[in-house]
Amino acid sequence: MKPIRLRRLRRAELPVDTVELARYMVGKIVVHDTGEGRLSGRIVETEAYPIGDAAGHAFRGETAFNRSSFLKRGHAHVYFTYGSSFMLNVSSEAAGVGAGILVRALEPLEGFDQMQRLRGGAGLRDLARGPGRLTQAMQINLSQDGVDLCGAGPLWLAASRLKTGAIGTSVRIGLTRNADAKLRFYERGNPYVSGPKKLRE
DNA sequence: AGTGCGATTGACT
DNA sequence: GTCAATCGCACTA
Repeated sequence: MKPIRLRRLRRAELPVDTVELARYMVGKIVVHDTGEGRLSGRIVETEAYPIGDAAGHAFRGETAFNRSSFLKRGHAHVYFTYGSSFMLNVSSEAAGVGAGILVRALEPLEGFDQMQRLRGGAGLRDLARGPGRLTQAMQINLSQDGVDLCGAGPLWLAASRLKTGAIGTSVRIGLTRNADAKLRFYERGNPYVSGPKKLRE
């Protein structure tokens, strides 16, 4: 398949505010250049975990676990949860300030075969629909924790020439603390958004 | 040192 | 739709 022409996002293009960044990232592309080839997917769902959010990892201060979320905006914060899943976050504020956005779902663009192998033969729609699934499909794990997504490395963010559809807003998924804040953003009607139909409309 | 629980998934009804 | 598996981290002592 013909490779898609992609342009790296520069840090200066990223909105400075966490919530604005979460909304901005819908429609952008995550790229991972692996030894096996290029994996890429269009972001269709994000959540914001802004400064002072009781549901955010950084709320109780900096630790080894959340250190990368204190890097200046545009760095990867990868962590492991539920004994099974890695999560990909993008740090969102100035150096020393803990906040970030969670990337919850991708629409696969390149590397379908490799993604399918990584995902144990899952169907196209389920390759990267969900935060744990997308890290598996994109071959993202703790070894990428702290990498600069706006640098020259193999894992990076790209702009898309595709027009982004209408963006919907809802409460975030799976939280107990600060569960009422409407900080989840998604492309409305996109089948690659996670959750039941009601959460994709 | 022990306990509780989570920014989920996959299997099953 | 429901529900258990799984393990690193934060918290208590």
